[in-house]
Amino acid sequence: MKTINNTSLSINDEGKKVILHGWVQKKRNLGGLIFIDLRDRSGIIQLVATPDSSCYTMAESLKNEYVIKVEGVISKRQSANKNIKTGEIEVILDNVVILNTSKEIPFEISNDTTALEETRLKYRYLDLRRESLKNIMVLRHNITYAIREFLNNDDFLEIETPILCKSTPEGARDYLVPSRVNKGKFYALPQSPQLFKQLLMVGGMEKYFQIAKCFRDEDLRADRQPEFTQVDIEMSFVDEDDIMNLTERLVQYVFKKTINYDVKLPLLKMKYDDAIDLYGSDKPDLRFDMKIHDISKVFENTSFNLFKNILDNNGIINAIKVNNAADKYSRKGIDELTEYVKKYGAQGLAFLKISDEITGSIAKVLSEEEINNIKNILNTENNDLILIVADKTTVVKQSLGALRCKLAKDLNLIDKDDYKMLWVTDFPSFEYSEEENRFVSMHHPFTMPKDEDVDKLITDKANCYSKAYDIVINGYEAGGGSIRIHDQDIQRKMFEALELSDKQVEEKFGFFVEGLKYGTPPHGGLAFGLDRLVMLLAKTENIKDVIAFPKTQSASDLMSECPNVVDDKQLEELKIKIDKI
RNA sequence: GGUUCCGUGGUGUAGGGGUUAACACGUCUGCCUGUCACGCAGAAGAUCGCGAGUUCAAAUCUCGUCGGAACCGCCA
Repeated sequence: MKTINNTSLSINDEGKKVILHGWVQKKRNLGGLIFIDLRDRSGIIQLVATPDSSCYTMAESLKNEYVIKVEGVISKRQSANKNIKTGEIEVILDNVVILNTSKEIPFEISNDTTALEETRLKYRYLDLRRESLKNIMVLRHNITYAIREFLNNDDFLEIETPILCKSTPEGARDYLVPSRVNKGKFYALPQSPQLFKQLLMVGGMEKYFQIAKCFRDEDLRADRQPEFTQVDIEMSFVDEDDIMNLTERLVQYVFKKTINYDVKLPLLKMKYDDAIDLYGSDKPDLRFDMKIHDISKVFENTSFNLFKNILDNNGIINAIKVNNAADKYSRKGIDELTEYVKKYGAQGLAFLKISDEITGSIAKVLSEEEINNIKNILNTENNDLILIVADKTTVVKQSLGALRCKLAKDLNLIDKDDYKMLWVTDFPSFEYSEEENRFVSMHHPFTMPKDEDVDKLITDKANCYSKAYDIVINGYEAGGGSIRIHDQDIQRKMFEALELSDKQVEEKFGFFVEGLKYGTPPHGGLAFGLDRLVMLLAKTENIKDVIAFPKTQSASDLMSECPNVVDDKQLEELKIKIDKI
C-alpha cells in the first residue's frame, strides 16, 4: 500500500531510502540526465535518473501520466526550486516500475490549463488531477468534516432520510422515479428533507443534522445545479435566536477551521423589507455600499411627464450613486447599463453626471431645484454618477439591486478576501402568484408566522411576516430556515390562507399533518447550501468547480452521457411508453 | 419558454466567399549531464460540430440542428 505522502518528505529526510508512488507529471530529458516531476495527491516531488543507474532506460521510456513506483534516496538539490514544497530535495532513483501506462491526455494537467470547461467536464477524472480542483475537493472534505465535528460536539445526531419520497408538487419541480413494484406509481427525489426532519422532531430526536443530497428539476445557473447538497439542521425547543446563534457559531467554526478566517459574531440582522428597500435584494452583498435611495418625493410636483406618470401610477423613483465614476462611463457604457437593467423589466435608465455643470440623460428636463434635491439626498460630490430607475416598486428594486452588484464588479469595488455576512429576517409569509392568482408561501406552508401576525394569516396576508431567516454571505443565500408551526390551530389557518381544502391538504401532506398531531415539540431549523458554502470558501463563482462530477446547463453529464435512453425491456417492466418527442 | 454569445489539428486561439487554413502549447524523431515553462533542430497532425440552402466557388453568408456558456423566467 502507498503509505507515504510524497510531499511530506523534506531536507530532514536526506539520505533516507524511500519508495514512492504517483503519476508522471512531467519528464525533462537533458540527454545525460532525466528529471521527472512525480505527482501524488499531496503535490510534486522531483525524481532524478542518472545514466549510471540501471533504471535510466526505464526512466527514458516514461510518458506523461504513467503511473509509477520508484525507489531512491532523498538528496539535497544542487539548486532549490522555491515554487514547490519539496523544492529543496529530490529523489535519486535506483529503480522504476511502470504500474500503468496512459493514453496521451487531451489537455494539460495544470492550474493554468487552457482547456475549456466543456473539455474538462468530458474528462473530469483528469480535471480532478489538477491541483486547483483537487484542492477544492480537499477543502470540501474539510468543511463537511468540520461541520460534523461541530454538530457532534453539540449533541446533534446525523440521521439519513429517504431518497425515494412522495412527490409534493408545491415548490420546485420534482425528479420522478417510476416504481416497478407498484406499476403506474412514482417516487420523487427529495427537494429537501424538510418533512422528514420535522417528523424526526416529532420522533423525539431533538437535534438532527444531515449532509443531504437534494434534487430540483429546474433550470441551471452558475450557482445552481439540479443535484446539490444541503447541510440540513433541525432542533426542538428553540426559537429564532437559538438557531441563528447556533448557525453563526457553526459558520465561525468552519471558517476558522478550514481557511483560518475569523468571523466576528454576532452577525448583523436585517429585516427583509429593509434589505429590499436599501439593496433591492433579499441577499444583499454588503462588501460594498452603494445603497438604493428613494427620490420619489423630489418629483411630487415635477413637470417631467415621464416621472410624473410613473408616480401617478403608484410607481417609485429610486437612485444609486456611484462614487467618482462619472468619467468612467461613456455614452456607450451607460447604454450597456441600460441594457442590463432592461433584463429586469426596467423601461430605461436615467443618469446624471455630477460636476460644475450637470450632464446626463435627464439633466436638461429637470429643474435646478430637483437636481439640487437629488444631490442633497444622495450627498453627491464631483464626478459622482447617479443612476435612476422609475417604475413599479418590484422592477425598480430588482433592477437597481442587480445593477449595484454589476457596478461593484465592473469597478472592482469588491475585496476578494473579504466576507460580509448577515441575517435577513422577517420574511413575508406569502407572496402573490400572478400565475396562480393567489397568495403562495414564500418559504413553505409550515413556517411559523410572527406572533403578532398570526391573526393576519386570513385578514391581511400581504402584511403577514414569518419567523424565517436566511444567512447571506457576499450576496449569496448561503442558508435559510424557519421556526415551524407546531400548533394545530395555526397550521389550519395557514392552509386556509393558502386556499388549500382539507382534501388537498390530506392528499399533499396528509401523513405529515397527521404526525404533527402527536405531541409535536416546538421546533425549527435551517438548511445550508453546502455547494455555495464551498464556493465562498474556495473563492470561485462557479458551482461546477466545487462538485466532483457536475452537470452542464442542460442538466447532463458530458462524461457519462447522462441522461440517456433506456432499453425497451426496462420500460416494459415499468409499463412506461414513450410518446414521440 | 425567452435573450445573448461560442463551436477551426490533441488543447486553446487567430483568421475569414477563391489556390499551401496561421500561431502557441502538446505529440513524435534526433541532439543535449542540473532542468524545473529545460534548450536546439526537424516532422506528423484539421474535409473549420452536423445538415440543408445561396453561389461558378462556403470553413467563411443564410436557415435549421446538435453541443457548450451567461442571463431573464423558473428555483415553496
